[in-house]
Amino acid sequence: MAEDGRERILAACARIIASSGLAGFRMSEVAREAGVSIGLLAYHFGDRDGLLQAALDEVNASAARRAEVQPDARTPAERLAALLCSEFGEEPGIREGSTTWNELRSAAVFDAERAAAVSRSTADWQRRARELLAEADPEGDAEAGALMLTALVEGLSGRWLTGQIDAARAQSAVRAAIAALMP
Amino acid sequence: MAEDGRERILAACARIIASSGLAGFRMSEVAREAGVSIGLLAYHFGDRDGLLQAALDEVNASAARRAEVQPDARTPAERLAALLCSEFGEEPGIREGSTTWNELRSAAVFDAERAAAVSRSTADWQRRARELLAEADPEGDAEAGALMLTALVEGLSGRWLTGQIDAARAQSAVRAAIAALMP
DNA sequence: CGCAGAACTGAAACTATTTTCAGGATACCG
DNA sequence: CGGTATCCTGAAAATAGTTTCAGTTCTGCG
Repeated sequence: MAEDGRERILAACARIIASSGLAGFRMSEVAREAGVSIGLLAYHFGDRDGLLQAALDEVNASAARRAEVQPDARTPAERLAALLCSEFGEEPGIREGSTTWNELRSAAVFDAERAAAVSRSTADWQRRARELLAEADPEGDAEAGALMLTALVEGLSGRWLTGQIDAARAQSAVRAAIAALMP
Repeated sequence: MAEDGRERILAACARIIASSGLAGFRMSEVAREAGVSIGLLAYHFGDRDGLLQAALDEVNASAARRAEVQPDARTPAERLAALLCSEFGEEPGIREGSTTWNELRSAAVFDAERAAAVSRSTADWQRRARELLAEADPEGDAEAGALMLTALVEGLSGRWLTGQIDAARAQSAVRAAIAALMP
């Protein structure tokens, strides 16, 4: 944590959004979490909107970075399962990341600009799923399958985050769906 | 619209939540939309929390009512498709209903009480899907299939509400998923 | 009618949160 | 060093939103 103020603040924003949601995003909370004064937030980001914007851009960017790492599984189908199942799990950081995405998606409903950013990231992720799916099953309709699987993951993610199912159940549902797509 | 104040207010809450989300839920907006004074909100519901609670209970209840109507399609598979696809569409009210549910689900992540209410409604809906699926395909694992289909619908609903896909695409994805489950 | 109780109003008081700002500390450079 | 640009602080002012309440209107009933 030898970052400078700006980075400390963005990291604090990510933690606050993951733990309290966008509804609980208070500048005073962010400042406290980052260990800086409120004034510094304004100094670096102008106002609340600028701060939120920067924080969400950062979330988007780091999600994109994460999506680029190749899962080192053997078959394309297994790599696909790994890509999709990485949204669930009890490892540290996973729930936080999923929670944040959930917030972003939900905020996008009422904000065209955020919707555009979410769309872009989602499209990237879905494209990767489509490529793996096409490798695994060159016969099937990879485009439709990728939409189905990624949307399914988003739905399951909501169920998991609200305690309706556990991570293992979500993962097995994803694997079952992949299996169902390849006869 | 010859309702009394209380009902007018709850109806206004539903419209406000559907059009601005929980984040945009202002008592002054609700009062304006309902055509009553702010004081009346307090008179009937105590405080903001009481109002929101009542509004969300109402949303839950009307969703449950809606889920009970039997789609009059011929085969079980078609009734299942009708049940699930009724979440999407350009008919009036559908988008509003989906938007509200989306908000509720997202709020449930940070609120155990709301999570419980959402869980109950979701479980009902999923149970109906499971019954239809079991009818349509007595061989398959209806429990897992129903989870998959309902979670898929929730995911697709988010995509639709954020403008990433249109209602027709969402519906065809649902039908394709149903088909994939029945070999 | 005249009264009592329920429904209702709107502005003032209060609370929560963001924005501004005058200035203090720190780092960098000639 | 001394100067200056950048980073940073925290409290005061401004803003947004909720809660309270004293009083008005309506409604049903004897």
